[in-house]
Amino acid sequence: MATVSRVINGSSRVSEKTREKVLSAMRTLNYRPNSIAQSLASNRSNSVGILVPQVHGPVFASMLSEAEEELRNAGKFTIFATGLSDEIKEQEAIRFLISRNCDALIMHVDALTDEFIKEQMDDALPFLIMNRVVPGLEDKCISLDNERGGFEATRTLLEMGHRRIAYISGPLAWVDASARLEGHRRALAAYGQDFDDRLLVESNFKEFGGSEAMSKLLRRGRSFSAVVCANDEMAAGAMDAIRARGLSIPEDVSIVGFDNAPLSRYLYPKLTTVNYPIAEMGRMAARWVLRNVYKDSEAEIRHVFRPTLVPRGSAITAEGSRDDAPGK
Amino acid sequence: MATVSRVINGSSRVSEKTREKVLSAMRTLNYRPNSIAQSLASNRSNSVGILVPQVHGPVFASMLSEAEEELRNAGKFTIFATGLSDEIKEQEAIRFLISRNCDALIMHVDALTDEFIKEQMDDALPFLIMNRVVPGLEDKCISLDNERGGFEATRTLLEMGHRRIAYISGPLAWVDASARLEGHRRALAAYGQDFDDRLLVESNFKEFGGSEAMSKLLRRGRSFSAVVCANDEMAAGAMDAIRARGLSIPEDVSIVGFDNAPLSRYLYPKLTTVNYPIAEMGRMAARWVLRNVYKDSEAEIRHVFRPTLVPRGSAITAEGSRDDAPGK
DNA sequence: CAGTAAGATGTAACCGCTTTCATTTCGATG
DNA sequence: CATCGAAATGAAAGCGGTTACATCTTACTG
Repeated sequence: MATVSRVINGSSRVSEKTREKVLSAMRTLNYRPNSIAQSLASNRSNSVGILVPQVHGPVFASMLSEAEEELRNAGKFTIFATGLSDEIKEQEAIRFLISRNCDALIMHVDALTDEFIKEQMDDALPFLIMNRVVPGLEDKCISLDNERGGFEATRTLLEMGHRRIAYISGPLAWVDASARLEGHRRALAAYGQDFDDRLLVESNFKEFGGSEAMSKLLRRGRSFSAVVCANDEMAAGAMDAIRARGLSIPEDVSIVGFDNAPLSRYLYPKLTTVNYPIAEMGRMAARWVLRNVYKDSEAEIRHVFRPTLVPRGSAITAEGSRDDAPGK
Repeated sequence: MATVSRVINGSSRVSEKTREKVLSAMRTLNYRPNSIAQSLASNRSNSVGILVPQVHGPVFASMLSEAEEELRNAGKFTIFATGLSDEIKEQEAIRFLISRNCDALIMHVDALTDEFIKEQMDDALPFLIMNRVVPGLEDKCISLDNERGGFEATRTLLEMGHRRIAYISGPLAWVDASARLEGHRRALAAYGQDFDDRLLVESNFKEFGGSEAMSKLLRRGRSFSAVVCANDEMAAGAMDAIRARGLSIPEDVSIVGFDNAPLSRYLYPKLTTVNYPIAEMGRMAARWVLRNVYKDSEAEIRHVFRPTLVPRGSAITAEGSRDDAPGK
């Protein structure tokens, strides 16, 4: 028995002869190790928990599937749960995953506080935070350089000649939303433009919120020839609102989104947006676990990813635009 | 020990007094049962495997998350894997899930043959097939009435006065694709219309395929005022191709999709389509497992779900349409 | 109050593996 | 060929529960 265990795990030296004998016996008996028993004895469950707000969000699905594939290739099981961006549910989900003795946790949590993460999680098991930076735990975080993304979005419009650029933000209490806005402001400053409060609306990262925010902007009567939306869903809503006003995209208003979610390719015109390399980030998360928990990989870990602009049809040069931008 | 086990599992009678004592001891010791050890001893892993082609597909994500939520509420773990619609990979994924001693398997498989399922799976563990009917295993299948969906799509257009209706199909080797087409033909027949081969193109359920198929239809020069696409992705592609030809939707061509995938709401105009109640179906799958494997639910199981039309902006009455349908 | 059966609790084997430690085998050396 | 150390193998104790079975309590009964 001990020898069989050794050849299965390659844990210790076994002579070539007996290794062959064991393997062939395994074959003829069609033996499959009981992975639960392995887990119990080795105190390794070989499974990693992934917690996401939802599965169908624009971003989570590909993160999940990329991570799962990478883990499965290494023989690890992926157990997932959804936290629904609710603090209580996220805590419950974490407990649930821990209760299955996951070897590690990859989590994208919106509602949990930094304090909870720092204080409650630390001893429990190795974990990784996605798309968020918790101060003091930078080496356990994989995130996007949101500030740079915001900068790129606005810079692109500025280079196209736009000067009056509106901005529809996500909830500014969320760090990613405020970082994106920060980037926007930096771009304006870099091009010598003043930031105008009346061209900013804070919304909720949802489609309908984007639509409402755009209506509000249009009602304010402050002219603008382009708008940056802090995510693609709000951009979709904003596009509806622009059209409802009888304006057209991109002739009257250029629009840039953020995320490069699948939906952005389906909008009409196709949305110019900032790519969120979420698939790579999911893969990287899996590698982090493989490396740091299972000592199974030598992969270099990158913690901060760089967003890049994806030019499509929804933004054109200011000269190409009509002269009657909203509110003029 | 035995008594503790009994109060945890409620498996046998325990006096109220000792039950209380055990529970309070559990509380003060902050005791959490080791779920792996439970699994080994009870020969129940309390986890169910879900196999989907991909996570980000239009349909799988919500199926996954609904099923997971239902299972988690019952204290069961969800392990998932992706099969990528590849026969070998699907088999590997199944083996992988079985190797973790899943108590049941919920699988959406495209590439696996009926024979494999009937012969290889039967003894291994309880399983459920999603979105597909395997002859002889109807009670282990949860599926959509695709024929009816195809019928509804075409009937809607017929009632709007359309007579020449093109059809872009999925791969006819797949049963769901051919059932949808069958429904289309039945609707035509019910309204006394002949089926015209030249208005049918078989494609691949993908966006680009839809776009190519539409180009082909337009090149054929056979007139039509409306088109049914066997899924929303192809509809998205078709819409691009229609516009590339300088035609507009729905004025020149009405279009109806199938699936009611998230993307359908983002298209412009928003896509009239047939709803695929995949979230409910995922939930139902979880209930099936809870009931049949864990004896934990009394839920009535529905095996065949009914698609319904979701009217949106991409299809209008024939009278509202321009008179110059393509090819006229 | 002894007798009894149902109900509550305790005992210990077992689930299928890993791992430590002891034992055996083997090859090289003097 | 005896000796020795390293390498290979074997034995057995867990891992943390479940559960069949044995034993002990209880509450009734006659």
